Amino acid sequence: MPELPEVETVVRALRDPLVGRTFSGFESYWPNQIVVPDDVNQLRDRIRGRTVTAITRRAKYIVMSLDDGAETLIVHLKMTGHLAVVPTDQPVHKHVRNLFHLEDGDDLRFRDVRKFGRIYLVKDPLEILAKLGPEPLEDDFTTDVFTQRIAGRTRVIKPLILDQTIVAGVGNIYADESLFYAKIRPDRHANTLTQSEKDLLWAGIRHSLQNGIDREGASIDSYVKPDGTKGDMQNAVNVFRRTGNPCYDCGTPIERIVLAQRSTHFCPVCQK
DNA sequence: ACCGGAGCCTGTTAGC
DNA sequence: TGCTAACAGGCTCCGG
Repeated sequence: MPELPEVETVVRALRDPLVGRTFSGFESYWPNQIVVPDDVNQLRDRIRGRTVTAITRRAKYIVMSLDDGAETLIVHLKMTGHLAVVPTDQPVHKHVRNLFHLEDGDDLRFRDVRKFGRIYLVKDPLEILAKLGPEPLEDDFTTDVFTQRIAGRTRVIKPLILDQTIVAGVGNIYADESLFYAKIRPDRHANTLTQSEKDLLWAGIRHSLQNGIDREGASIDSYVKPDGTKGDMQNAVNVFRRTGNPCYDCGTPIERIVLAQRSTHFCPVCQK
């Protein structure tokens, strides 16, 4: 499942084959994924002839600037999305839902088994991205900023750090890993955390996300890099999907509970 | 503010 | 073996 590190890996891999390329067409096999504009033909018309001038990441969104910001194409991979530049003469995989033709014989193909992924074409990216919280790996995301953003909150801590308006980009894997790093039980309420626990959680979020980027993502479900190869973060998780297996620190079996309808994994001894 | 549930989806897996 | 039901989960919307 693509979270911040997986999306960052995709963005880095797409830069070389995509920046400087010009769209020449568009085909949709599942238009429900296109949120804006509401008409496929309008998207095709607006995108044709536009050149990708930059690809960046904001939270879990892939942001493609076209003609220096004249238009912005935004893609969210959600659970099973996969984006890659592929030669046009290559057979179209059965899970390709939307396909952007590029000049000079390639396609940008959006594969997505579960069709949860979303596509947006907007004049102003803030139309989609404005509500997001701070980028957790930026220098200005200090422990004081984190403390301030959860101040006064009484919610259970794990759903709180999954809230994209609190801090952007943390998903289920990295939430569990961050809480393990901080030795905090995921079902604690935010207002019960001490300052040193908040500091540790801030560090845990940054550490686990950076580790995920360094390892080019976690190939736990269907996630693979644009070139089809796996990341390495699945080999470095301490708790995620390790239910019943011994904690690497104390040997106690990892437990699984459900919080906010998400499976949650933790060490009942190490995490207080 | 916060929570729970539905909905969006289909491939995989657990259970009978 | 073969079938069905449950499960996976990012995000939004809705009602309480």
